[in-house]
Amino acid sequence: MTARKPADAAAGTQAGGREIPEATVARLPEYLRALTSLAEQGISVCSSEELAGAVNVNSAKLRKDLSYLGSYGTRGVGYDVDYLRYQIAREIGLTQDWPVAIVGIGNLGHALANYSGFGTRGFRVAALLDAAPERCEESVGGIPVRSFDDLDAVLAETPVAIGVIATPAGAAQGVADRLVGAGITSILNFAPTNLVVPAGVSVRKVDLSVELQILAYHEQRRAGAEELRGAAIAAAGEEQSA
Amino acid sequence: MTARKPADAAAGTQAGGREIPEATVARLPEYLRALTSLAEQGISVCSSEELAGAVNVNSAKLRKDLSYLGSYGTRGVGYDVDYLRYQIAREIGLTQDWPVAIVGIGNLGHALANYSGFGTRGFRVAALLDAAPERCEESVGGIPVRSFDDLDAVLAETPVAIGVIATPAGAAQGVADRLVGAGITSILNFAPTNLVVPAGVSVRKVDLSVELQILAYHEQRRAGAEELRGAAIAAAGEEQSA
DNA sequence: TAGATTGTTAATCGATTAACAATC
DNA sequence: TAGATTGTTAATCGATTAACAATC
Repeated sequence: MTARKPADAAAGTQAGGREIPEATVARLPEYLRALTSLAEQGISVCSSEELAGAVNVNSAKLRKDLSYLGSYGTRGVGYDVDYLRYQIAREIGLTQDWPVAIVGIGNLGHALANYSGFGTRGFRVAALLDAAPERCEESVGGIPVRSFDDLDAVLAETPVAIGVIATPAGAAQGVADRLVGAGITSILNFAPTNLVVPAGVSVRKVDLSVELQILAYHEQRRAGAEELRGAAIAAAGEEQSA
Repeated sequence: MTARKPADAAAGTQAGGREIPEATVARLPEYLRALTSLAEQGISVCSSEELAGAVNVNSAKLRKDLSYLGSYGTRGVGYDVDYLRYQIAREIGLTQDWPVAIVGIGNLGHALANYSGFGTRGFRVAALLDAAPERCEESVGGIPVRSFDDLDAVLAETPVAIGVIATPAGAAQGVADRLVGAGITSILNFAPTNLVVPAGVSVRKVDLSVELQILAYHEQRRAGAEELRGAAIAAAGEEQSA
């Protein structure tokens, strides 16, 4: 499908294809979701304006983002929903299978293992690991919980592409070290610690407490602004009466 | 403590204090965590270099970030850990109480309700809501699960500053509308939907599937690069033999 | 051909970082 | 005073966006 253009091969980009900016990469999954939703509604063609509206971004930004992947629209017409969807999925790598291992089967790990969104797109829970599997239920969603000590044995049986860390903060770095040691190069970290990993390993962090703090900052700011407006009105009143 | 300097009051910033860039706001919680960790280790003074190292950022960036808050370091010496910690906490708004309501007490909502990181810092689970509370356990961590239909009654009893949406995607927008209608202006959304909210309402989104897709992209890219390197070596070999 | 919409250019904006004067 | 380190400046980099030529 869609043979790589000679121009791309000749371009002075790094090995592996065109450079896609990080900000764009982070938006591709959003576009994909919106396209899937459009397809479900039976819509087969959409303009950049429509798709951008669904994702809440500027249409120029959307077009620029898509231009990094190639030229998959038709001027004067728009984008074929299914075709664009396939191209984005291919670019992200969702046309292949991504087995995931979850480490730490506490409340969160349990929730993640049951998360239905996991199943969609190439992602698949392939292994569940815990330091003390005897404390967990024996299996979650049909996947047995194995001891983290048996990591190498488990990975020998079941290849894993992405490790998800759902342990307490104190255990996270040790788990990351062992995952990296076992050859895993993509980690999603739910523990509130900054993992240190060698170059060539990707880590993404999801941190509830950071998100709440960012919300708190803005909330406080709004409250403060109200107070100040009140104070300004009061001060204006004082000036009047002075 | 630390009276607002006249210069600040006179500065042409918007109501509510100095403008802090979004990128900086997102890092303040990280600095706070690192400072707490230093304090626990009994360290009372640190340089920007040391603190930056702990958070894995450039020390110039750290100093610039802190400069938005004020001038809390000592040239030639560094930062007083406790003092800086207090100043950042105050700036974020963590010196006050932030009651949180969690909506959707499924696997994820359950995990969030039990999340210990919640308790630390002013955050506190104040209410748990579910469309069908009879399907949930009666209470989680001592907080009863109430019907989302009773939202207004619950909020009348217990003030809530931040709403956390942990419902399925399909229900999220409706829940957001009702939260906003009830006067909540900060929402943390775990459902994979882009919420539409009026101006003046903050929404942060946590999306497992997006994070996994970003990891997949980079993982695929690394694999592709390896292949290309292999191909290049093979091609070079062919040229040799040709 | 006329209308619509992409893909791209160039201007703008915001974030990062090196360098250093200020100052403890 | 000499050494250390902050706070700030200015250069650089990357991301956003308006505008429009290309083209269906």
